[in-house]
Amino acid sequence: MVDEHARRATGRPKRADARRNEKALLDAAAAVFVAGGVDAPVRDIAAQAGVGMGTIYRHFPTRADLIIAVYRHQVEACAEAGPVLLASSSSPHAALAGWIDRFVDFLVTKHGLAGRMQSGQDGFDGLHDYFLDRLLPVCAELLEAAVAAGAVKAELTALELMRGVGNLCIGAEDPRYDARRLVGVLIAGLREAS
Amino acid sequence: MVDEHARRATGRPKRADARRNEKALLDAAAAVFVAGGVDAPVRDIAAQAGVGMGTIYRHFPTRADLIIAVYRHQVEACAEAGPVLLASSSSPHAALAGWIDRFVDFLVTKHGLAGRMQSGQDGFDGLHDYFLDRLLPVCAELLEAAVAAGAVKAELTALELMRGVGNLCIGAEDPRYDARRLVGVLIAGLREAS
DNA sequence: AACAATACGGAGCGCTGTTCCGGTTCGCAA
DNA sequence: TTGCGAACCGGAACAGCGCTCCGTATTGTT
Repeated sequence: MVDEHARRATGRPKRADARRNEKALLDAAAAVFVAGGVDAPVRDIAAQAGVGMGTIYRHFPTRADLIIAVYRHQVEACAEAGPVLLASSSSPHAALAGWIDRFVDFLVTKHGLAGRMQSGQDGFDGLHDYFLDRLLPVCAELLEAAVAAGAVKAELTALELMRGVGNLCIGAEDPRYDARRLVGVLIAGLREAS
Repeated sequence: MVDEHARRATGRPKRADARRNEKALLDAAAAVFVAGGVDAPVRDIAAQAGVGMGTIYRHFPTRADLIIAVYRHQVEACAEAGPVLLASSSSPHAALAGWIDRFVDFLVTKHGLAGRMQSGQDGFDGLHDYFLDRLLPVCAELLEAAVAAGAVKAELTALELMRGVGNLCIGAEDPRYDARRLVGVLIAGLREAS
């Protein structure tokens, strides 16, 4: 396995300048995203990276691809936290709550990211699909465990739960709106009346 | 009170053609909104109304103004339903749930409206403010009554509740996502553990 | 050193929202 | 009825955006 990231599907190695620019773009995008949110103009990102428009689109054909690349590590970490929490928590319900909390953490720290993964039909399909592919199985596992333990009602699908939580995180920049508290109430509403 | 709608702040009557165009715009906007959502291009609305760009902006300086004008009646009806429900329902909690249900009804029937009133900082301040001014007091009254009756915990502000419900209604076009069910769970989470 | 293959840059297109102003229409008053 | 200024109209024009396209430059290889 020689330099995996420098190879493409063809197996041919990437050119050195291409690798340089990809890294520059990733760094620039990360910086611009925190400064102006994930809707920042493509031109700004290109400028910040010191490259042309063509370059950014060659490396990341859609904005979703770029966002995914920038946040991939954090998403992976969140996905991997699921099984760990399930094993280490005192109850399936606590595991679910803990994982959701972590998911909320991720969303609220990214300006407008939550808003962009809402419906998956404004051209951000890729983003939406990526999050779902990676995180939905994890969420489903936690949810099913909680249902099996009789801790929560089987009212919601995992997809609805994730989308609901994601939606509740929209607009969390406003100090008068505590997304985490809303999510807490939603989770509470899931509990089996005991 | 002579022809209230034909007068402006100055007290001078509106010209007949101005009134005609305003009505044409309202009808056109309503039609275009149901066909293509509240984000439909301004040009489409102007064309549908058989009017120029200038006209639409003179009558409705921001898109929020137009949306408000189109849906004003329905918002008023929703606002007025609050006290009625409170008086006629079996319990304050039932009244709150009933009113929220009505609010959800309103939101889910308008393509993307919910998404546009989210944070009140993407240039749709006017929309956001109007909804809040009109509906928030109603929601607050219902919520307070339910809290006073000991039916729900005083965890959330009325603003958070409204925003939360609004957010949950985003993306309700997807058949796999039942916004009403999510809202139901949220309301359930509000209940005082009994 | 010469040559493909690959990548680069940014001008340019199409689509938005928004402004601006010359020409037109309307309603009132004489 | 007619005249006139205020009010209104239409759409050309501008600005900002995403995205594409292609001539030019760079790279790794022979």
